[in-house]
Amino acid sequence: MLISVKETSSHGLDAITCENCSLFQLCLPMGIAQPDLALLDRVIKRRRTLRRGEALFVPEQPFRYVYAVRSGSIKTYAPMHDGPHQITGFHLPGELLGLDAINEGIHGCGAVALETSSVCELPLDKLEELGGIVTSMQRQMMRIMSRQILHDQGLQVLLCRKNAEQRLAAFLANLAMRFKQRGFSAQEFNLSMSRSDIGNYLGLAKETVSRVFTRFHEDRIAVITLKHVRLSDLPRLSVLAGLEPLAE
Amino acid sequence: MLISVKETSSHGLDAITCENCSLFQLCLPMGIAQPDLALLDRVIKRRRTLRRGEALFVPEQPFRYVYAVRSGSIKTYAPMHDGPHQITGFHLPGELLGLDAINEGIHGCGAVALETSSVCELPLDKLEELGGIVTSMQRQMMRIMSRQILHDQGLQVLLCRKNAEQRLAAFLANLAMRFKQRGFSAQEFNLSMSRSDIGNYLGLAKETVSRVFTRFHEDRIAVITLKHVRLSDLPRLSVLAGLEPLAE
DNA sequence: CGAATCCTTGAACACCTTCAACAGGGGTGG
DNA sequence: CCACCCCTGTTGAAGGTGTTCAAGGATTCG
Repeated sequence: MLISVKETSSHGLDAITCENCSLFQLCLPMGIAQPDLALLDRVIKRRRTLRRGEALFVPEQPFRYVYAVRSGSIKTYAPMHDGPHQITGFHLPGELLGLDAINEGIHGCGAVALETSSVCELPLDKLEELGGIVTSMQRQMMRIMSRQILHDQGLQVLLCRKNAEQRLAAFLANLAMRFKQRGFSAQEFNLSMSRSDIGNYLGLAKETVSRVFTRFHEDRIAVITLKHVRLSDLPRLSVLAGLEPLAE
Repeated sequence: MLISVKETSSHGLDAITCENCSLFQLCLPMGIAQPDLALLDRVIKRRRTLRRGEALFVPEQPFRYVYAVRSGSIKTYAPMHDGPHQITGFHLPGELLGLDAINEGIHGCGAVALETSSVCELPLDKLEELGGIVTSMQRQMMRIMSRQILHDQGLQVLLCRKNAEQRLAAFLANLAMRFKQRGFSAQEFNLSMSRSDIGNYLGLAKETVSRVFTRFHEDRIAVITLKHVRLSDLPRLSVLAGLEPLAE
């Protein structure tokens, strides 16, 4: 399993609240204080679990919830009327899914679990009913959406300007950073997605992904054997990715 | 000039409100009714004008306003520590700029006018002070951000899956649609950006843009002479762009 | 009118894709 | 437990699409 979240009371009566969730610092409730947090807690449905390959939602499906990943990892994809899907993102615990559906009330993309995963369901409309979205909540929500927009711009730069090597370096460096934020090793982790998924996401053929990974190995930058990743030279990887080696 | 907005009272005492602005149906206040609209009107600063090449904001600049384009057109770009900027978008009247800055309170990208343009300045924090952002307002704001996220996903598909011809077809078809929404001709319009800008935005060399435009001309799909665009065969252009020919 | 910029067109080259064949793992069922 | 199969991943060779470099022509603006 890619990530196993240490839930404060995983053997309790599902008594987990946002307040005592290990993802508190990363997730939606970050920076939200009582009593707004209690309000949030009241409407969140916890722990819908998915098995590998199971769909959380499909394209065109009416929008009911924004989802927060709780454990595992989930990929989102945009359907293409011709040919295969375009993978639009890989989501780790504490990250939100379904933000693109708010506008039209319909999911533009689909979401599938890459491994056994669990999510929280946030009914946005319920929150509004409970006296309008609380100011702190809505501000946080806007911040998260703003961050997503910024992230998408970074992806645009990646796809417009970088070659295969730089894209994959950036991809690995980004994963490393996110694992670190979640209390895991940045140097060593497991990939829950296939080479094919990675290539699809980055606009590369799966063969190219394979070849570049081999080259990383030869150059002693990273050792990637099947699902397992070991980043031997994170500074050089960051330089390749087009980041300052010191940054983050 | 790319667009000249017919302001209801352009020779009046700057008495334009959101309610009587010709962009009402496209801009932030869409769907917002009195008295919330009056509240919005009270804090919006109108009509900051920019000349061609003038900066609206620069990267790293503290975030003060979200901007709504009122007339003209504005490009946004992400700085790259090595080499030239990456253009992240071209914005027409009624569209919002600066949404990516909400999260960190600093503009991640810069914005420059492509021609003589004017904008409205929306102080987000002021809105909150006036009794929290009104529910209808914040809902609308989230919708707009959601739409932006959806748009960015479309761009990701474009950059990952489409070749030069398809990218430029999609670019032209998208412009045509947006002009039509604004009451202008979808078949005939002017480009305010250079071939170089277009190529930068779409991840292509400017030479490629030029060559594909020539090919469009030969194939009787579009005639693009310098800044002027005439789309002779919008259905075929839409097919090339990977859209259903009927859709929008 | 001149200079700078933008646009166009050509030729060589680079990078990545495609096609193909093969190796390795994991799961299933005998 | 082994055999088998399917799926994923790896590696090689050929080919295509777009880039880069270069030069010439058009346009705009001071």
